[in-house]
Amino acid sequence: MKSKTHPGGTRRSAAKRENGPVTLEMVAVAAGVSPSTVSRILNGTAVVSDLKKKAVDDSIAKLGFVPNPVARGLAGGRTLSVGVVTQAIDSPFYGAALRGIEDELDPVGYRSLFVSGHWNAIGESRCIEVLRSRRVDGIIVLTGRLSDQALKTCAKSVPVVVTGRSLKAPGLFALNFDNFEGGRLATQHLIELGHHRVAFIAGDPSHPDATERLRGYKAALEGAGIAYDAALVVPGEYHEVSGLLAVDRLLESRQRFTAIFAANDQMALGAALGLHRRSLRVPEDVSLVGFDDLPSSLYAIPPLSTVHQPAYELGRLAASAMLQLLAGTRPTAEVPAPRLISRESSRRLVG
Amino acid sequence: MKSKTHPGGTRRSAAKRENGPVTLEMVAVAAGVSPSTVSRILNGTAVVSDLKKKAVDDSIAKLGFVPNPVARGLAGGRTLSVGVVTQAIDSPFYGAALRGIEDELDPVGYRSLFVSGHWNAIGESRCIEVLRSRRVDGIIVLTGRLSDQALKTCAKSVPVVVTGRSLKAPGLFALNFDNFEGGRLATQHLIELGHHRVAFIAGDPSHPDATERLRGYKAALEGAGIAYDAALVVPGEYHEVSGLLAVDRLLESRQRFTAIFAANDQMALGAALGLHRRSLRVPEDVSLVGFDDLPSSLYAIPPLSTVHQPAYELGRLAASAMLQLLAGTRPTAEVPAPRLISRESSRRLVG
DNA sequence: CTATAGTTTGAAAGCGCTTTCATAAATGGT
DNA sequence: ACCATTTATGAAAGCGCTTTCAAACTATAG
Repeated sequence: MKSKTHPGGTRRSAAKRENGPVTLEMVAVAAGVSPSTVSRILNGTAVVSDLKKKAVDDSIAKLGFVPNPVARGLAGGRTLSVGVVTQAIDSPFYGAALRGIEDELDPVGYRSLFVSGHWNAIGESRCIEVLRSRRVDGIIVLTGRLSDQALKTCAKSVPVVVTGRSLKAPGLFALNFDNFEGGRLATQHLIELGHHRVAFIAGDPSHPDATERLRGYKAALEGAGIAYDAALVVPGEYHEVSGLLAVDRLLESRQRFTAIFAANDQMALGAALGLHRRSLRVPEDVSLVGFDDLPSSLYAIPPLSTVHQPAYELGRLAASAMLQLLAGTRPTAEVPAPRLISRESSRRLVG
Repeated sequence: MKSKTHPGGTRRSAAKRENGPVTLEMVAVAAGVSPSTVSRILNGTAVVSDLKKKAVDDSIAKLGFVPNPVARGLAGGRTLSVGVVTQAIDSPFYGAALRGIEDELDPVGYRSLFVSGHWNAIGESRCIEVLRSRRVDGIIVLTGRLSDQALKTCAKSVPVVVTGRSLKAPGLFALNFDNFEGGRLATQHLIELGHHRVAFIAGDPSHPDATERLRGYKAALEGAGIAYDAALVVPGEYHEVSGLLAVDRLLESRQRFTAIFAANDQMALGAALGLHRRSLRVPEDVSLVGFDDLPSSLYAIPPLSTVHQPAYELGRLAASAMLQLLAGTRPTAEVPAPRLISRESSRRLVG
């Protein structure tokens, strides 16, 4: 009845445990220094005498010690992981970006945590919450529907890199692809091939990407002195079916056109099928140009002319910008300019 | 100079901190109980009086407390995350499986950590190491090249679900798709359409999937009393180019054939392009059947007949099996049987 | 009523690491 | 040589949670 304090001894003494993962403490013992010193060497937080540094490095190597990221995270340090908010983990377009991120982060020991926002702002903010509870060191948001404001707020507590918009805020870096120029390029390409009646399958107007591409389309028309005809632009939703449906509508409207520019490859592919169903040949009867340059577009029949979007590089750039943000330097990434890949789905208008 | 112990007070007292995430301790204070009790309620680890339970539940709701998974992980509890070893984050085939996993895990609060093995055993074992250092509660391995032994060993320390092989071990659950039957089905389909000379574009023979599909091809031939002709099977590597190349080889070998069965859709799509380049029409001149039923196969021109592989369901099943493993019950998942999707790339042989 | 077994609850240790804070050692100025 | 600085290093607290252990109650029996 006298002792108030817990009498039980250490649940397990580090020195005793033979098996299981090697801990920092074991390294410290082996090197004859304190855990603090080991930690300092690991993080380069302070100067340590070369002698001890060597001893520690040796024991780390000998024991095969690997710091436990979970413990690190808890102790307030880094978790060595960056969260990535994507829209769908199986999107053919974002897939490449994810791989880019992975490839960039992996070599420096960072891990990426992918979560899917499912194309809506609520989903995305849930993702961000999850990531924060996971204590990620930074968050990369691929495009997304989140408001600029939400992003800025988020950036206050954790570095954020966002693609698909231009935005400037502390702790926030935006990488924007020039969708306008891409749209212009695609349309111009068709015009240069002699097409004057170019239909446009648009994307969701609530998406800046989509509206920019439309703007590019109009600009190219204007540049060539062709009047913009609203009857030639039909709405789509960025997936194959909507491309197919768009072609149906276009054909039923009895509008004359010799070429189609679709705001993304998925719709272009759907459109190609729609044309095929109506026995219209690409490119003999209708030229077709897409946008994104999906891997599968190269193997479409015929291979699709499209605006190359450097998804993989974009991923790498975003990740490397994140790394710079994390290191406290100002990111300097530059997104490559859009370029048109002319394949076999577009050809000079004859007759 | 007398005190040996650190005199500094608490670095921050829980009661004081207004901002930042709500901690379990804050809940405890608010409910007038000890942290232990809160933890017990959270985990259902012990019986707690209804009175206190109510008080705690209320404060949790009021404060909007969300347990910190990182701390949980450290304290030896669960991390509420399962690791997924995939081959490439941007694979069109695995993408669907990943989404299935995500969809199954998300509602119950589990998070998935995707890492790419890049198609080799070394990469995969590195992945597993990463995941373990991240303290995931379980690991799902999608197909992979890892040895059965390695998997079994891994399963000793953490529950494992693996797809693409049949294997039995404690803590290990395997989900295998019937590739043999799939291969048989595809070939039989072509035979039933009157094709007697069916070429086969094989996959990497080091991959059990691929050899099983080949076995199915042979079985169907045999079942129809057609002699197996080695000259009609050409190697491929599961990607588009290899399908295209395979067609070239086939054509150059001057073998007669009226149909092609490709061991996966990507090669089938490549093959389709190869045929197109040689001005051979699908299905008028050559019928074509693939395997996997990728999303893009539905929009190929013509839409590809193929063996549907339920990648999405497979992901869900794997995840749900993992959940069962985690709960200590024996998983009961059953992979759906293969079925052939007949689309427009295959047709009855005329003449 | 007291001894005994059962329950509920709280105190405190510990997960593996980071980070103050303090001390011991080294440096330097005069 | 002496005190004020400036390093290098270690002790220990703490991140937010789980879990053991023992104390505080209850209920049961003798």
